[in-house]
Amino acid sequence: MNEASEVVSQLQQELRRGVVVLAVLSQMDTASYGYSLIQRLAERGLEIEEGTLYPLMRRLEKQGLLASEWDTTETRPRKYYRLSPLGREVLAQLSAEWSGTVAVMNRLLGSENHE
Amino acid sequence: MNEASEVVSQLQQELRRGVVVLAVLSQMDTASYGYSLIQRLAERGLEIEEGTLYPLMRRLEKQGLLASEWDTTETRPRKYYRLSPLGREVLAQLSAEWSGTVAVMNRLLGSENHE
DNA sequence: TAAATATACTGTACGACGCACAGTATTGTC
DNA sequence: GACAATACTGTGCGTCGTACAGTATATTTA
Repeated sequence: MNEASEVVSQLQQELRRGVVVLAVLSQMDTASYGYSLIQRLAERGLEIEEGTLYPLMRRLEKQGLLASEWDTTETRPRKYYRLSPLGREVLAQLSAEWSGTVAVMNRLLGSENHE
Repeated sequence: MNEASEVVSQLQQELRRGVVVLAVLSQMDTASYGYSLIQRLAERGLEIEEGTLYPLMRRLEKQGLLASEWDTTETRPRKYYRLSPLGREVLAQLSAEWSGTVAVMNRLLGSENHE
């Protein structure tokens, strides 16, 4: 196996930490259930496994950023999540943080390319 | 303490995982020693503690991405690091990965703002 | 009509890394 | 001489995405 690929994929995983949370929160302005969120994120370029998303949603709810309720009127019961007021606030701050991080990285990576 | 701030600072830390590695690698085209690298990164907007950077440099060397040599000709001995060929390759791939991640997040966050 | 696939979710252990310290040593400044 | 700056080593911890294992049932396919 290509040595660089191994290290890169490991670091890719580290890059996703935090990013996945931000991505999920950013889609919760409208209520969503897990399975459809996975599909919507995939459409927009972010692949995430069920085994990753469901625990994450539960954790975010536990942290007070999301609120959930069951919809059992359909043939299949679905757990809908939406942003809580705290979640909305955290999302705003994280988005700003993300923008700042991107700006810094552009500066660092840009200087690397120009040197 | 502001509840949102707590969660945000925790997630900020998660965002830094991977990012710090990329930032450091991006500055190693020219040989650097730890203390000066901390200062250069700070000038460019990335704050990093010595207790974070020195173990990181050692880990990156262990992973074969950096190579080091001591300069003991000055009054103070300094450990200079530079990118290895593998490190150069990993940096290129991680940079591409980062660009892709930023593009995806722009799409996700942009759609959130427009909705 | 039975098998396969899709839909929808719960549960849990693990590995990796930034952090937060503690610590050492010496040079340079006041 | 005291303090700050410079320059580094060492180590344990908390967090989260991942990688599974698992359950259940509706829908589609052969």
